[in-house]
Amino acid sequence: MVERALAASEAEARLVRMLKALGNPIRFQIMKTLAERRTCITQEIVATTPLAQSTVSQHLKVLREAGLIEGEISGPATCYCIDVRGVRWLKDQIEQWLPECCTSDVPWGAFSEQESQRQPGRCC
Amino acid sequence: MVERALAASEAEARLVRMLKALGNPIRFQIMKTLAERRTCITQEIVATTPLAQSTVSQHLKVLREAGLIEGEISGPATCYCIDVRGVRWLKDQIEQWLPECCTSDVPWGAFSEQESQRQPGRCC
DNA sequence: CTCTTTTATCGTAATTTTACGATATAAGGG
DNA sequence: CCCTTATATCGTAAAATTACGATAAAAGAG
Repeated sequence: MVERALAASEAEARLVRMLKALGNPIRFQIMKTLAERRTCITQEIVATTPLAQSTVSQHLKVLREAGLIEGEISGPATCYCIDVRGVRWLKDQIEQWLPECCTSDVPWGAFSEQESQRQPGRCC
Repeated sequence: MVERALAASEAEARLVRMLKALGNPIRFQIMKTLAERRTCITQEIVATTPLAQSTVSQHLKVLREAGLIEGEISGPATCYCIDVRGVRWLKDQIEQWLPECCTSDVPWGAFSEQESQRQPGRCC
């Protein structure tokens, strides 16, 4: 079970990494731009921001390392697009984790392996 | 349309705020704990972490201000639970934004108001 | 009223993130 | 080969985040 726990926490780490990457206004905007235009070279993305090229390149690196975008070298430029598999995975994770705590009657135990010893509805 | 644009960017700011709040391992774990136990007082959450009480209190504040959890004063303690409406809203936003860039043929224009002047599939 | 329990907030130090300019690399045109 | 274009990376400064201990406030027990 250690491997499963490790795998779970690796997935969780990846999920948190993605959430953190998206939790920045500039990077979120870059994702929107890429979603709208499907593909952009770095300079085009730079043009949509008030930031320096090097700063945007850094943000692109964060998004790339989080598995949210892909970059393909195209001549002297790099062509970026959304990492569809990564975003799908993220969406699946969000759907898997978050609804479980919001769907009324279903016990929330599935949200974690640990067993809760509290009866529901104590306060709040 | 200014109000709509403002409202949209306010919603976006809220969404980014939520993503940022979740994009921290400790805070993500707190959400998991609350989902599993449904309600916790601060001290119980502190006990699940290696951190000082004041630090956890700070993280709870971030989650609260992001609209992800609710705190209700209960005697000398504060009882926390997940803000179901907030989490539902987050999930709706994620479903609304992210899938649009991943569902194959559908044009991605709906992802943003701006009009793209690029034909799809130039690279990547 | 005094003491205990439980929190939130304040002040502060350490770490991380964010941003910039400068620079090195890579590709292609002339 | 030289020049332009496009990018990533490096070094560094400023800002934000994260963490801690100390402290103040609030509620209840004795």
